[in-house]
Amino acid sequence: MILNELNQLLKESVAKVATKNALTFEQKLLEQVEFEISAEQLRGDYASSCCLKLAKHFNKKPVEIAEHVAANLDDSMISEIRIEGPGFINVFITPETKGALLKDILTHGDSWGATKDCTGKILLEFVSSNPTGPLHVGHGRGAVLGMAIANLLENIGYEVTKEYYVNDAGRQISILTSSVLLNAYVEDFDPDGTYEGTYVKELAERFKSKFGALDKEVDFGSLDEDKDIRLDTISAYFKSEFKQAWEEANEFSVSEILNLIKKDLQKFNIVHDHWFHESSLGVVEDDKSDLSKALKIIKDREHTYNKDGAEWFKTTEFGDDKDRVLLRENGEPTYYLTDVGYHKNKIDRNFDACINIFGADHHGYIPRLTAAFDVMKKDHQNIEFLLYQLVNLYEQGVKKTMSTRRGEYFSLSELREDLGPDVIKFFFLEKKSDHPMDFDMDLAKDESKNNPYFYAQYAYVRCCSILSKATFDPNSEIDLKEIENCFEIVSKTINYPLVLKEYALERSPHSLVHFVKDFSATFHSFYEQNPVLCEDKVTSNSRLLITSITKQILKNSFKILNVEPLEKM
RNA sequence: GCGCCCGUAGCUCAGCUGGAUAGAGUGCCUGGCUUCGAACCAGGAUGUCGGGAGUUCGAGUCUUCCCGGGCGCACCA
Repeated sequence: MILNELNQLLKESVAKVATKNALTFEQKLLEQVEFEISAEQLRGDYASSCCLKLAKHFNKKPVEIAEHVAANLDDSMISEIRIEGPGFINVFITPETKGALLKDILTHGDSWGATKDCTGKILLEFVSSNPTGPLHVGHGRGAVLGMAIANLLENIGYEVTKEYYVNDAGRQISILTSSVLLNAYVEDFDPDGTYEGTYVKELAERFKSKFGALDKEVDFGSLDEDKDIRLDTISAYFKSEFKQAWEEANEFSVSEILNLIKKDLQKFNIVHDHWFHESSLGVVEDDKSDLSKALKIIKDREHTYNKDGAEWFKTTEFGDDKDRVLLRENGEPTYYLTDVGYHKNKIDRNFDACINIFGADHHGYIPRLTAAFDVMKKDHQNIEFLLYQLVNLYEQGVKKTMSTRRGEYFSLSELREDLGPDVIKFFFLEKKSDHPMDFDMDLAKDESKNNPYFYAQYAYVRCCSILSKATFDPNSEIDLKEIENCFEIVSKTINYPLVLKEYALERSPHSLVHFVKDFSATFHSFYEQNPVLCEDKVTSNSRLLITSITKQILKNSFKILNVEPLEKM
């Protein structure tokens, strides 16, 4: 990488200047001695502000330091060095170097941008929506984000396992099962608190035709006014009086809804490597279960106490605002303990990092999960959380709050059927994930440059269109002046691996979307002003090179964003 | 009340560990298709970076206090 070589030169030069002036050096300061990629041609290809940072330490004027440092910078790839402004060093790379690099990039092809700079195993958990209903739009944002981050991380060398945590146990699942049984076998019931979507009615129909009639009448007796008590009574009743129906309905409902979710995700080309079921965590009574292993470790390390008959974890010692219950008064594990058990399992699988992508409404879990993780983890491991904020849908300028009268959010499949998966992915990824998003459905449908998705696709289509008529000939001559004229495309192409690495480390796919938009704009502009298929063979070949690398960069970027590039529109 | 996130052009948003003149798109105005796809391009106008104070060569970026908006504060999942 050209920037790495330049940085090496710069550091050596600064070290020389320091020695000459009998100055000692801290490692930390040397880390700040770096070039950055210039945004505009006037400032060269690479620029460094290191002399401004060193000024105080050296007790000299930045410009003066810059002159000394620049004097040592000598390499055949540098055509010119300028010291400008308060003491910036701007370096210009020779067009010959750039031309050679570009040709080399084409031979890398689809792998250009990928590096092996990082190693390690990462577990990325995302979506993990309860299997009690189809995915809504908000889940979609998490799903799309997770996939893009996985791609970014893999691109820099990490081994990533994408995992979906299935909450297939607990009260919500009981309520789902009850809802299915009620819809299937009870004519008149109070739906308050049950799951009510049409998918539940369909599930009930299908369950009924599969399982058949019940062997006796359903009679709950008198039910409590309170909805929570009522629902629990109904669940308990079904569980004891219709054991077989309950178990089958439970299994049937969860697996059917999971299929629904899997199908939704597939349509977005979002694929998890592993579906981890909560039910596999076992029970506290079994010492070999993840649940009891987790509990034991926290107890053994003396982070727990007993209060009101319940077992508490002193998470406040780790910055949480209150302590958390692990085992309830009745001996049952809390949801929190199952999550802790799940993370114990992740730890035992030896991942170097566990990244959890959560909806921002779950941010309260971060301190308590971090606490548990830190108690149980091995030295090399760490945990990280990425939050995404709500998605607000707008149509005709009006906010679509809820999809149905029951307060269900707009479903992801409805949105996909309306717009198609790729434009949704592009829009979801365009905004920073911790920024609430206004999703303009009319803009997403618009097929013009107003719509950044189409704008970027159109750039790719134009490349394809040109390259279907002629191709770059690597053995023929190119005009280096043409390369110089396309400063931005060339610079972004050469430095592409660096920015991808940065985006991965910052976990910011939105930056890649902005990159793609900018890059597309630059190409559209180039296209309008420079006829690629022109009389002059050398000029044409040079522009075909520019077109080819543009196509390649767009293709590779779309791949990471998990968006299919269009060759025709 | 406590905690987290957000506040940048009329609107939707970028802005890298503090760096050169705060940027895109949209909307508004003006030009450009006999020619590689005009689903496009070129040009013009647009700012108290929510507000105050502080840190320093330098602050949209860091600290602190206010203001405004969103979310979360279970022995639910």
